[in-house]
Amino acid sequence: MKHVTIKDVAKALNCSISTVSRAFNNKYDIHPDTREKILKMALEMGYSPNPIARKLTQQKTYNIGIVVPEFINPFFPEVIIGIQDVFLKKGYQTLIMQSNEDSNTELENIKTLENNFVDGIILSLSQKSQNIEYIQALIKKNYPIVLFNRINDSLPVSKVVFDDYKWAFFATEHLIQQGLKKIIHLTGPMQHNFAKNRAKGFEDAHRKYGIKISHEQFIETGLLIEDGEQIIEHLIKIKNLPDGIFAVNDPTALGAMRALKRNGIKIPQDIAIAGFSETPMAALVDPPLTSVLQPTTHMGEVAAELLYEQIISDSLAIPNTVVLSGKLNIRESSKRLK
Amino acid sequence: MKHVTIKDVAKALNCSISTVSRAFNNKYDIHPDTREKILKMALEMGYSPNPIARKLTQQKTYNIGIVVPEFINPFFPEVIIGIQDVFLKKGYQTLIMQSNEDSNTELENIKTLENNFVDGIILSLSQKSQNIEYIQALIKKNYPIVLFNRINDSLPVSKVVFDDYKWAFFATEHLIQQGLKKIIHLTGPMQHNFAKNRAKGFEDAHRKYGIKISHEQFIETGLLIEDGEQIIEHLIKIKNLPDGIFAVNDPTALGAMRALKRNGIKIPQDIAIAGFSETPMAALVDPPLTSVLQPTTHMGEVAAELLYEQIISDSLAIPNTVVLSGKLNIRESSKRLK
DNA sequence: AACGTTTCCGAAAACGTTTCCGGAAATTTT
DNA sequence: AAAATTTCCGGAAACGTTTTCGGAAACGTT
Repeated sequence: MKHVTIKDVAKALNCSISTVSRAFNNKYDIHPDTREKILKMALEMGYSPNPIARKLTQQKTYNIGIVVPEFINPFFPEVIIGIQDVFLKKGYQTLIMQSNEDSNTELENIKTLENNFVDGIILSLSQKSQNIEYIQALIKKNYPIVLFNRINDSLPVSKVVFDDYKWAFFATEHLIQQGLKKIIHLTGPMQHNFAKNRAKGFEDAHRKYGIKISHEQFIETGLLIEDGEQIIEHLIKIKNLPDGIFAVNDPTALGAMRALKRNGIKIPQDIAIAGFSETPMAALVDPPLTSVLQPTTHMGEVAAELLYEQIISDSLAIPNTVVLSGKLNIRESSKRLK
Repeated sequence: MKHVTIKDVAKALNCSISTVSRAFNNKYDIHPDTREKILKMALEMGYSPNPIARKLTQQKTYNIGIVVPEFINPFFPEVIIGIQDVFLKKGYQTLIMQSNEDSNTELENIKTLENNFVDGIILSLSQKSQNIEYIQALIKKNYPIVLFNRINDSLPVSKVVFDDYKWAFFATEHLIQQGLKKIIHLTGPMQHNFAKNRAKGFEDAHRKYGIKISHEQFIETGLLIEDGEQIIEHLIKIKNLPDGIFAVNDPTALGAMRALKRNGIKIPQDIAIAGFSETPMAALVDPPLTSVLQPTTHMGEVAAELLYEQIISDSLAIPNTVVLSGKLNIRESSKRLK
């Protein structure tokens, strides 16, 4: 692939390559007439600066790494779209890596991005991430990093999270207000902040209504459809079904619904259910699932702005945590009372 | 960000940078002992070659561009995973771009990748793509390109497609065998090959059973959930419902189902329905949707291998079209007969 | 021992751009 | 008019690596 180079333009105009470079980089020390002449000739010749050479000279790649735990569930693609929108406008390209919910793959992804000298990384941790120390070492080297959604409190970097506590509280409150007597919470992996906060919201909503709660009502699960299914099958087997379910996310809720329906249990008449994070599936299943809506694209935008600030700032970044709010979409799955 | 360079390693060992380079690139003209000594020292010093400098020297970026029309629907993420798996093993990184089903965004994405000197592009066209001529010009410049799924026959490049005709035929046959008298086909945008082939399969299945078919039974739609919904609302309004629906893809089918249920129409008793491309949603809705399964990850792998062959081949590539097969997953949505 | 071949290393140039510095010309100030 | 300052350009060096070529040393053949 033979491209027009800066040398070709300089030769065509009988000037130096420094002058061509100055024209393209808005330098103060070039005459406006010269600049115009160069830009015009470059356009005619189809020249534009080689980004690879620029990256080498400027020691910046204008690449941003995005590491997500998976991207089949639309949550992460939606966040990525937000990130991309912001960084594309600033002339950056995004390298998207997904970790298949696997800690080792996640580590390889991070290393690959590091080896590619990306200017920064936006990261959401996989379920069973073992990579905190590695990330800590990167942060120590002042490597620009922003965490979103699945974070770890011990990492001193900027973070974008959702108000899991508040909205779990509201969702649980809504379930309590349906007259439910025994609600269980499918928590997701409790090593993660979002899971802890949602569980806390679940617990405190009970406290508000003076309802005693037992630790049996917290069931630690994975985050997938299959995880929800398995729990329900288990609860059926030991004849210990609740009358309400608050699930950590929509896939878990959808899996639970599937198992309930397969066993002839009516939703919401026998068991009411609410999910979290509002996938498109929520509105499509029967009955439509009550779910907390998270502002995914906006989360991506905020994460991108935080990372950009870090990149352009020479001084040591002061970590900033942005907490986003949402909405409770009440649908048929949880409506016991009219 | 100060990195260890090849100069640091050469200095530490009192040898030349050429020798260090030879050690890292498995050159024939370096002594094995020397090579080992260098690799060991590099490991201790934390040195690895700067990929940016490599890209400049070797005139290859080891970046592959992937352009998909959208990535909220899991179909494209699954294909991307297949592509990534193949190229990561070959030392390539993938730049994923998505076009929001917009022709202009798609063109910008292609240009961005071109400007980043990616070694090749794997591309699936957006719904209303107007970029055929631009892509044609890239192909003329011998730019490695592979199309998948949403292709255009006039582009002389390698392609990976699914046997839309055959499986549309089988899905329609299955519907016909349920005793349906009037089946409509929601076609998707008929400018695309996949839509044309699925429509042809639909038509020829009728022909096989000697069933007359009218052009009213082909309804051109978009590809989204909302598109399916709108068509059903329209057909209800003009009191022209069929007893069977063959939809171009699952989102369209799911949208149709949603509108049918909202209007108290029973699936499959009143109207049977089959989709195409087997999203996870198909098995989760009520009733579970009959759908043609496409081998998404495998499609990505095949596309990647085709592109790789093109990249490493110096001679003019001979376009190759690979046609993949699938499976018809029959579920409750289409079962009229036991 | 002399000659030819092979091995393995170092130096220089290349990749395409940006940055820095010096010098010449033009302009302004004294 | 002379001196000081500003403008604007070209050349050289830098970025970090790979590739090419030449030369010295070791080895093999005559």
